[in-house]
Amino acid sequence: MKSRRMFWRIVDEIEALIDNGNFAVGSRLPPERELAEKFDVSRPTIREAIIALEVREKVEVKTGSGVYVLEGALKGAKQPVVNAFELTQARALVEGEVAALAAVSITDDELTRLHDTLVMMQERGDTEEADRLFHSIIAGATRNGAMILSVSQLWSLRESTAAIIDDYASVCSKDSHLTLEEHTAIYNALKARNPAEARVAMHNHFNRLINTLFDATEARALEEIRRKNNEKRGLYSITNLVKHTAQ
Amino acid sequence: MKSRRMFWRIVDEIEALIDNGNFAVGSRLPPERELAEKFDVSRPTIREAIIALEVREKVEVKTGSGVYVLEGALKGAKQPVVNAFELTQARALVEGEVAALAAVSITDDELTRLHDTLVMMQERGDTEEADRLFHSIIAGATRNGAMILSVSQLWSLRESTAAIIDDYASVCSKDSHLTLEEHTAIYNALKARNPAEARVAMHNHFNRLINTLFDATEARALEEIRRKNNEKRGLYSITNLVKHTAQ
DNA sequence: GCCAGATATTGGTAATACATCTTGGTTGAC
DNA sequence: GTCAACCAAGATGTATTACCAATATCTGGC
Repeated sequence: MKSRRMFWRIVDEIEALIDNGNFAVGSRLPPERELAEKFDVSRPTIREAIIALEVREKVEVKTGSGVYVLEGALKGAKQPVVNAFELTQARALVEGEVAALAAVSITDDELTRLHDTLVMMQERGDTEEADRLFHSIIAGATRNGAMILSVSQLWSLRESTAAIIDDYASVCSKDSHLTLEEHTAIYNALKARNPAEARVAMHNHFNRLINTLFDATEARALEEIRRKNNEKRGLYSITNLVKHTAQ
Repeated sequence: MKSRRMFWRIVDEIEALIDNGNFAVGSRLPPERELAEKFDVSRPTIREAIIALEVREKVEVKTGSGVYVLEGALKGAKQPVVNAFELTQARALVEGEVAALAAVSITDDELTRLHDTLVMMQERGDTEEADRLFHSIIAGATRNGAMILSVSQLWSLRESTAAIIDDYASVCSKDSHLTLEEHTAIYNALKARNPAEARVAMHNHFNRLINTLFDATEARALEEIRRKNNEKRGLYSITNLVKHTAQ
């Protein structure tokens, strides 16, 4: 990617310097003219980089004074630390209440669209998209903007962290028939306009997910131990030793 | 604030034009030079504005081709429509589960800090800050980053919309003794490590808030009707008519 | 249909003038 | 003598103009 513009390179470098501690939080950055010389670019380019940092709320520029590193500019501090278990637990609790709420206010049209997602999952096997739609429709059925927002935020959290993506990937793809069963149970509870039943069905859905997640993590941890043991075994094995010395 | 830099004004204007539909999503913006002339600023200033929009992911710049309005350009402008009732309902449900979760994992230290907020509210009358701390400590006690995030997001939603701020202001300041009572009930449930009781106590807290909110809104609506009637009354009253014609 | 050149558009730099803030010294009152 | 207010100079960001380079897109000839 040679097409990336100059100022973005500068943005990256300055951010790195901030994260590195070279530019302390609260301190003043070197003046534009100095940075221009340091990075070997023109002043307008430095200005553009600073504007980008300003839009990202990493720095604050005070006219006539200088540009200052803002609180919370540090990369690590910004994103919350959430693992897959926490996320799933949160979704279970929030979406449980969402389902209960939706059970009393869901429309026939929404029930139809909900049923469509079940068909989509079963016949076309488009599990991922059908799942997203399913939960989204239920959230919408609450008629509560704040709850819709919470659900969508938790959903986006799912894609924010690399570790969570990995964990989910190993779980979601398989066991899609279980997902379908549970979704069907939730749908039936909503169709019956039964809040308590909808809540329980939703809880069951996520409980199973947590357990699968736990098994997967356990299996992976076991695999990790085995791998490390193999490394050690290789390190200490006689055959290996012979091979190496034989060369 | 006249100190606001040029390019921010341009950013606002271009965003307005996009939201207005003057610049369709996916279409190309006029060339920099044209925009510079149109907004009566120099080309670098336009460039800065475009960079700000680019960092915000509203537009995409293609070298040698032009700058294009991105898909999600409209989404950023529209903020979620949430009224005070929805928000309070959402908080009741989410924080109810939060309280239940916290009841099983809260530490003695957190209980002490929680008790401090009760004292703060009672003695120093610092209701607002004590309230914020109270709910924040409980969220933290869940040890669940996703739940903490949801709670803090709902809290920030409270200050995002003018209408909600007004509604809350008319409710929160008075009835602080009721708030204190309810907070104490929640505290006791947490201290007893009783999830179900904690959930109910939290629900009670927000239920009362919703009712108060409802009364306040009703009262305000009544006041509004009265005011309008008075206007009409003034308009049609004989005495008023006499006064005017007498002049 | 394809390729090469023309044209349009953004990318980047340099030089310059100006506005604003900070700093430090000076002045004046007490 | 001390302290505050004021002022001036330097530092720093703000903004403009002018210019050329790099890239993408269009156009016309083949």
